[in-house]
Amino acid sequence: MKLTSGVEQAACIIVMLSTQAADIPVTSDVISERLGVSPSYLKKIMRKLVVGGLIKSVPGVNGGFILAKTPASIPIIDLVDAIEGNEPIFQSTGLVRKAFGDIDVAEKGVLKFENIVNEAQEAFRAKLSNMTVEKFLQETIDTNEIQVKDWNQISDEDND
Amino acid sequence: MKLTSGVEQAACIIVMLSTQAADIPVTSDVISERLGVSPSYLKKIMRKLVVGGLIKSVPGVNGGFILAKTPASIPIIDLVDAIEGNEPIFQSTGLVRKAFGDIDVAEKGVLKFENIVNEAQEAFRAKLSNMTVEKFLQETIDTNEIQVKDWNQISDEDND
DNA sequence: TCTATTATGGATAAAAGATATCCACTATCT
DNA sequence: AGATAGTGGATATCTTTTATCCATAATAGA
Repeated sequence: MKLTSGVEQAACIIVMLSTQAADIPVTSDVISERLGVSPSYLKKIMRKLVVGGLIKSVPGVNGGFILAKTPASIPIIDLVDAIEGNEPIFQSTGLVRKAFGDIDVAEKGVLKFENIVNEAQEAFRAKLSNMTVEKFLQETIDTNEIQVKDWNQISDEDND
Repeated sequence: MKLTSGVEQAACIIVMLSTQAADIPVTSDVISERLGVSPSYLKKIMRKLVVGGLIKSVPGVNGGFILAKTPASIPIIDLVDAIEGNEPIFQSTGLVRKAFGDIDVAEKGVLKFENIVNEAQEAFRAKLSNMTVEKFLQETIDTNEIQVKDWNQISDEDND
């Protein structure tokens, strides 16, 4: 019952791309240096975000990654889903049947238990669906005007 | 973002103890055989449930484990907490500071993000607090009368 | 069209956490 | 005192996550 650290990495990536000057892709090397992970590993994370539909990749010279949609239309849950998938948090391994036998009441119990946890998970997801990247950024910087910059032009030493 | 399989094991254990004749402890060997795990491993799980306050251990001859409270006063969340702990599902590893520098806005962002996820987790926990072991059992067996038995007297072959 | 640049994908290694077991020890009941 | 049952430490195994390298594919620009 932990989110993987990939979620924090993804959050940083999305924040960078959300504050990136429009139409200028950020290269994965720039991001990997800033996050302190290897270029090749970072690309795996980027790929998950591409597959998840949060960002787009631009190959070739002056390529890199850009947001696939506006920060206003990216709920936080999408970020979690992209990195972790959205499988049920609980799925029976068949233990109940092993312990109590392959009988109706056991089967019903398994389904009921899975259902209870699923509903809790849905409540969790609903909360993270209500918060968008834009709202999160605006509340963090205390203004509705999100400044953009070109991260490709900023060295690792300069901060902010 | 997965519950460990220990939760399913714990659920089976609590169901057994909830249908156990009052004041007759069930030995861990009986439970371990039924769940198909080694006696020593099962005892680790039992211990977590003891520490979590769900069950009580009775050492010595004719000892074993009994529920520490009625099924009506055990919410499902207690079971999850006992096995998994109840740490925040998301905690920053310090990556944000590394990426964006040790500045106020970064610090604020980390706190805000942790907060968002914490609230989602609370929604999850609230759902699992509303369902008790008793309610779960009653809805599973379709009656309010929960039959008790002595699991120590039932071989692994007999089912239910 | 050629070349430099950038992302993609497969193979694989290292680290961490979950799962599992053994055994020596302690506590209790009869 | 002796048998029974839980406790706790050490440790092994498995799975997942984290991470890296390198060969390949795709694109932009000269």
